[in-house]
Amino acid sequence: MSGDARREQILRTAVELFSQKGFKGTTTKEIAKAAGVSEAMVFRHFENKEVLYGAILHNKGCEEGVHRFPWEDNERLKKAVEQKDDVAVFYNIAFDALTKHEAEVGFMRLLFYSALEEHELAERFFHEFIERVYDFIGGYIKTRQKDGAFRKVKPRLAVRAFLGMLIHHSLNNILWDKNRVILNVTKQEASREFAEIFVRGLRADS
Amino acid sequence: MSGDARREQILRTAVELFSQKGFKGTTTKEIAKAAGVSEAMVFRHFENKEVLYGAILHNKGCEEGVHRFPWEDNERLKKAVEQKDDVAVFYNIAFDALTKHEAEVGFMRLLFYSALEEHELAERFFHEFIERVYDFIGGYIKTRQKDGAFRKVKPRLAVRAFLGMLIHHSLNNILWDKNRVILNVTKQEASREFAEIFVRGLRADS
DNA sequence: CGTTCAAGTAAGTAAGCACTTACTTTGGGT
DNA sequence: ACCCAAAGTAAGTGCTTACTTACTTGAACG
Repeated sequence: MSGDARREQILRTAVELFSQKGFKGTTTKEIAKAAGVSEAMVFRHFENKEVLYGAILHNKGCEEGVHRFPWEDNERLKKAVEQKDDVAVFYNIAFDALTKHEAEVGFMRLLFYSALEEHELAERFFHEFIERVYDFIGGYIKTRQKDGAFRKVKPRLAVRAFLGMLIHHSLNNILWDKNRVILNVTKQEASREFAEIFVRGLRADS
Repeated sequence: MSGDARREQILRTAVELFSQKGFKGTTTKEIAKAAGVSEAMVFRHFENKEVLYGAILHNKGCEEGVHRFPWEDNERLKKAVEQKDDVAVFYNIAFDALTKHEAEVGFMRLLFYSALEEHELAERFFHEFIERVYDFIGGYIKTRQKDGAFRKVKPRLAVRAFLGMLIHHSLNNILWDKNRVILNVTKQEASREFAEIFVRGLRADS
């Protein structure tokens, strides 16, 4: 196998393991074994364990799914924003987020671990990503306030409320209620209700 | 120092360290040093590291603040429920939660670690606690639906939306946005807005 | 064919880990 | 004053960890 291919394979293996047991809880030996190579190969490709961890966040953060912003390639969302169809806007944001979270459970867990461990790369990743989400959604809310459609609220506080519903729901599904004992609903149903509650919650008094 | 006193002191020290660096990331040597005793003392009081970890969850879960349900000793909340003052009900639930989260940052972090690490005691703690919260808030929503005050929604899905706002907000303050760069609001302001959005979001069409 | 160089490994090493043992101090009850 | 149980420790034990070294393979290319 070529160097680059092996490198990526080790990376993918490491994501899996780190996401399951955290940084300290995963040994380089385990990673090597799971990747089907000797431990020395891991250290040929990554100077040390910390560098390997950093490479995951860099790779995932810069190239793959999670960081892609929904408003960049989700046509339905773009259309809803243009038409100022509030419920559709927030439904599509919600559905997009829940879908991505579901598809990347491993990376989500890893992000949580890295947040707790206060990994600086994770911190930077969060701020860059989250800041832009707040700007986008907050911007839409501001526009609708100017239109007189939404009542007076701090846009960012509203964004936090909405993101809270989404992220907390995903967190429940990933972490605390994997078997959906407390609540068992489809992504569609959750997205619809979250959007409905939120938009009604912001709507200006008529 | 008496046995019981030392035991509790080690426990407190361990909460601090585990909450900062996780279970695997904290060594028994560190705990002993931070508690000002030899490592052997830690093992005299707790059979092994796992037992010490379990004791923390047991102690905290059974005796102290977090597990106490707001509707058991929060007079303002009880009164609001009696009077069916919806905004006040949800304001008080929110304010109560945000206050407790703020006061127990260490334990909150530890709970997150234990959720990721899939500690069985943590799992039990979560289910027992969360289940009752869903029952209480869900019950209130059902009542208000029968009154015709709230529209038709799955109560538990609504509860998830509301708890999402609260827990996600605390999570931001504890984990990702400690310096309040993205959003800087008081507990009061956040609670008020969350309650307002939620109650308006559930109110029946008039 | 023979050289070369990247891909790969077996077998370490030193430090760190959870946990133990064998021992010493201390303070209250008789 | 003496005892003795409980509080305390220094110095290990064996195992695991991140990381290294010194070596082998295999395929590409002139």
